[in-house]
Amino acid sequence: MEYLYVLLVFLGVLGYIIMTKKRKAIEYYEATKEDLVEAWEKIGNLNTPYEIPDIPLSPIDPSNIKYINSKTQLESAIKILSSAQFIGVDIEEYRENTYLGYICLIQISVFSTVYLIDALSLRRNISSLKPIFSNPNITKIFHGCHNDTQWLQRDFGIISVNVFDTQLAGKALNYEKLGLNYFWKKYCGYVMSSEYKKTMQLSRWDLRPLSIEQQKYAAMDAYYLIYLMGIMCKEMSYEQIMSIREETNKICKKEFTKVVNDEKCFKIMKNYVKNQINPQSFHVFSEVYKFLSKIAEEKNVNLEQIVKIEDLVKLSRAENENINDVKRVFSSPLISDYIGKIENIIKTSIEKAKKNFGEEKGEAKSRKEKKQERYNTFLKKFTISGKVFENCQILIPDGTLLCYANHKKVNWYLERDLAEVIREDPYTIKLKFEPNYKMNPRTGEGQRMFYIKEKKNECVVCGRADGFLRYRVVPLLYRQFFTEEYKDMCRHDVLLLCANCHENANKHCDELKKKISKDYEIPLHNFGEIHKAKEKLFSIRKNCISLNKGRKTIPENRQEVLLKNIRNFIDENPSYTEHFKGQDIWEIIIWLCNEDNCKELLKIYGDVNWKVENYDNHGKLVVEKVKDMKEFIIMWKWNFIEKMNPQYMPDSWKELFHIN
DNA sequence: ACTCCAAGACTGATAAGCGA
DNA sequence: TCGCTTATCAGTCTTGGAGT
Repeated sequence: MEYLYVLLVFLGVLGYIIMTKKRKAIEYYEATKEDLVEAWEKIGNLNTPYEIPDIPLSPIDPSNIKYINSKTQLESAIKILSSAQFIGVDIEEYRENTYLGYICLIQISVFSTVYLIDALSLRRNISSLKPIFSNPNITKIFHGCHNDTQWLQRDFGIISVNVFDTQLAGKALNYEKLGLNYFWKKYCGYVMSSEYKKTMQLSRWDLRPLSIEQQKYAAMDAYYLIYLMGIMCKEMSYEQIMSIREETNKICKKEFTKVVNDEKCFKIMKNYVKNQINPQSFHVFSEVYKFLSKIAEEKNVNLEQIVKIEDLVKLSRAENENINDVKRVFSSPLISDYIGKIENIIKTSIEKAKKNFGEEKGEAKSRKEKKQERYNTFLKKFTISGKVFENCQILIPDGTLLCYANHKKVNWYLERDLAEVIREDPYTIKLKFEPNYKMNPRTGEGQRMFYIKEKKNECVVCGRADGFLRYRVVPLLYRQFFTEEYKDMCRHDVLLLCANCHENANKHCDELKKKISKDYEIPLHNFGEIHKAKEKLFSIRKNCISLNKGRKTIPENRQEVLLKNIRNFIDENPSYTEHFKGQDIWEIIIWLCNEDNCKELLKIYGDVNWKVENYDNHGKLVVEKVKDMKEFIIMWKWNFIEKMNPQYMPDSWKELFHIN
């Protein structure tokens, strides 16, 4: 019994010593810049299709699995590998307890042999594989080369040149599944369940010796790759093969970096925070995270060993309320020396964040400025500089006015010697021929009279003479669905407005759109927005219910938050503001607790149960539903006249004024 | 938060699939 | 489990057009 105990303790201590020794012995041999440049150049020259291996399908012979853990074994393997044209490669990595993770085993298949190269005991010698991997005449076949190539670069500075990827091939061939075991089953008649594969993948590749099972699994991962490449290439077109060439070249060129940037921090934080990430807490988080990453890297431990990321996120989001948690969160002995520094980082980053937060008012100002800026660029972009109507006159041979036109049109006649210039101001030409019947003002149709009205370059509302925008009295939203007949009817409804009046007119336009939406029961917003509105309203309803029920139990500050939520909700939406005008907030809260009331309220967005298949463009649906299109057009015209009270309307609109 | 409209580009959320 | 890529959807942002 005593012996057994001593033995156990001895084994335990031995194991501990071995493990800690090994873990601390992990070394990384980064690629030099020269290595990279050389490899990139070689990869750049790879622009022809792959040679296609042609080997028969044969099951693996266990005696052909060679475990390599001595230098001489490695050297003789390299000799054989150097003469190969194709090699299959797979890598097993272990990443728990280390910052970067590290390669434990490199499996290389060649002909019918698989070498299992122990990347732990031979760690210093692995770089002798470099010539194989950088040799463009040897095609390296991976399954999912993205990770493997990056790891080879990270651990041994090995950059792969001339890589084929069976996973990418599967993608190119449009297979629904891309796992290696799917291809084994499909092409090689070898079956392995996904569950088993997963357990093996996740087994301890860092421990020695590897079990027979592990060795067999590892060998299988590399064994069929060459055969697979051959058979898949035969199914692919030239273009498909070349697309794989391009893709793998791109992947192999990727330089391995271990920089922790804001983007990465953001991604990590996003994993833990479903809702929006507050810029302040993000700042705190990323500062601390970056610092801890450095320490983790120095000590080559997994960051999770230092701190639970979840805790760090919580801590960052709590700002200084929970600063006392620092000691609890950073309890790992690995960073006991740094506690003071970490506290400092948290403090300063919170201060900095607060300062930025305090500047939010300033930011709001700059937002206003930004808005103004945007408006200015809008004006710059869309206002019409110069004259819209050039009002050149075109006369027919007897001297009567045919129409007004722009220089462009006038020049068309002049260039063809169809007219002569009569006056410079106003620029007038006389045609040398009798124009088409329809264009003749004496015999033509009344519609054409439009052309002989001189059009003024001024805002039809206020008379301003610059910075115009064209304004459509009948919004294009509807007009685009009109039949030709009705499009013709509102042909002259494009008016010149100055920017200011244009903005006002648009507001009134929106109001009428809303009214139409209500009258016709066709929502302006699409399903998504209704859905959003619904969710928002019902989350507010929850607040109302809690407030209503828990006036005594909910802490006062929480009650205030809820109340603020509700108030904001009402203030932010003009329709709701209007709806609850003059009501007491508690009256509103009680009203909102009723589900039916909420449903009623949502009707301003249209039918909440709106089915997606019924969804269509608002404008289109309205136009389809309108009974009297003429009336519809006049409604828009009157809406403009009544709301804008234009003082400088063109004569062509006069008829409309007489209706009422 | 947004001033026309429409199309295309871009984005974020989400899910699925795969690797170790 | 985590990290990564990809696809998709729905929404937002950007861009470019604009006549009678």
